[in-house]
Amino acid sequence: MTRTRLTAAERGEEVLEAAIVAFGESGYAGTKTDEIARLAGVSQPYVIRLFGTKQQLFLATLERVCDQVEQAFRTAAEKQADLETLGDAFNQLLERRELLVVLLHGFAASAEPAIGKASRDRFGRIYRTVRDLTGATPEEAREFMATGMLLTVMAAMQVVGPNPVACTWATDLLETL
Amino acid sequence: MTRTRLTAAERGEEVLEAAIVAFGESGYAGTKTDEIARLAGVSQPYVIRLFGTKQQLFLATLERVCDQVEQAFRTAAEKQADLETLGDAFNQLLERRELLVVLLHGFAASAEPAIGKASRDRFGRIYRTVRDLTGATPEEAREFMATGMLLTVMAAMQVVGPNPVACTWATDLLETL
DNA sequence: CTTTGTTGTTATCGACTGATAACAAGCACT
DNA sequence: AGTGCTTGTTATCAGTCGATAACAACAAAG
Repeated sequence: MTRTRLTAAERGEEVLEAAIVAFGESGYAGTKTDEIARLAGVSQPYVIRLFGTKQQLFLATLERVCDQVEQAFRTAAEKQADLETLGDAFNQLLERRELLVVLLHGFAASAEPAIGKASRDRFGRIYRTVRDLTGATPEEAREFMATGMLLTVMAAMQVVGPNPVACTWATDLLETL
Repeated sequence: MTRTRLTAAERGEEVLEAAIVAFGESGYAGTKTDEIARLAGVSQPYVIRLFGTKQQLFLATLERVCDQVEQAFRTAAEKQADLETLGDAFNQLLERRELLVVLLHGFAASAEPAIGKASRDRFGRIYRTVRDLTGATPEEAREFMATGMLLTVMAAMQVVGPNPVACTWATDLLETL
């Protein structure tokens, strides 16, 4: 049984999807390109050839995730351009834990210059997007980002999102939201 | 020139201090025990013998950092038991970037069961400590933790703390605080 | 001064892991 | 059918890294 051939671009998409899952679980340094290849159903050397290096693959994964976050916000703002609506959109993103946790891993790995630059650029862009879309005051926007970071960290700790670990303090924290 | 001999406990303290710096920079998976040894001025195998495994060393480092955070809060609350005072204490912790960034790396690495458990336990304990010390409402405490996470992420991205990378959105965000 | 326990080192292994090279298989076009 | 480009694989390397073992240096006690 021969596998279906795809264009490099199409296969790249599949690899990127696998990379989100893998990097979300183990972070930049902790993820093996071999694991990504396994998830994508291709060989490890091919993953490298499609993206050059592991770091470039991670950067591409970060870009992809940030694009999805911004897109989710823009789509939400079409219905109603306020922070509450964007918050709902963010909560839906939490259903795919890996997504936001990849972001967190990017922030955490900012000591690597290329990753730090990408993290700062994209975080700033998300902040800007939130403000532009909603017209929120700097203070409101800051609180929105802060809550987002709290939820992202909680997602990494697996106390929000699918199959959450039971945790008294977590339910405590969430019920005031 | 022979080095000064210390007790295992004393040397362990020095290694732990080095581990905070190293893990803060590169995270759990990205840090080599060799680098920690170099910073502590001992051999790599000795680091392993003092703590058993790299994971146990990371867990010990997490505990140490969380102890310091809680201690800072308790000390601050002795002067004045409100969130603003604790916030000032937190800002002082930011002066040592590695400290809080180690925490972030712990949260991010929560897919590793032992690290996840430790992260959840300690985060919950910090939340509890904040509430107990200040008597803040659940909502106030949640906002406090959220702001803390935002600042921690910004510390990882090197836009707050010592020698910050210049960044328009970061100054924007901070001036409303 | 030798014995014993503790602190620390050097040497080294074995497994892993990202990356490269060489090759194979499929598709399109003449 | 042959030619050339793209997709994908297997084989393999070179460097890394945590961990173990064996040994050395030092101190305290009898």
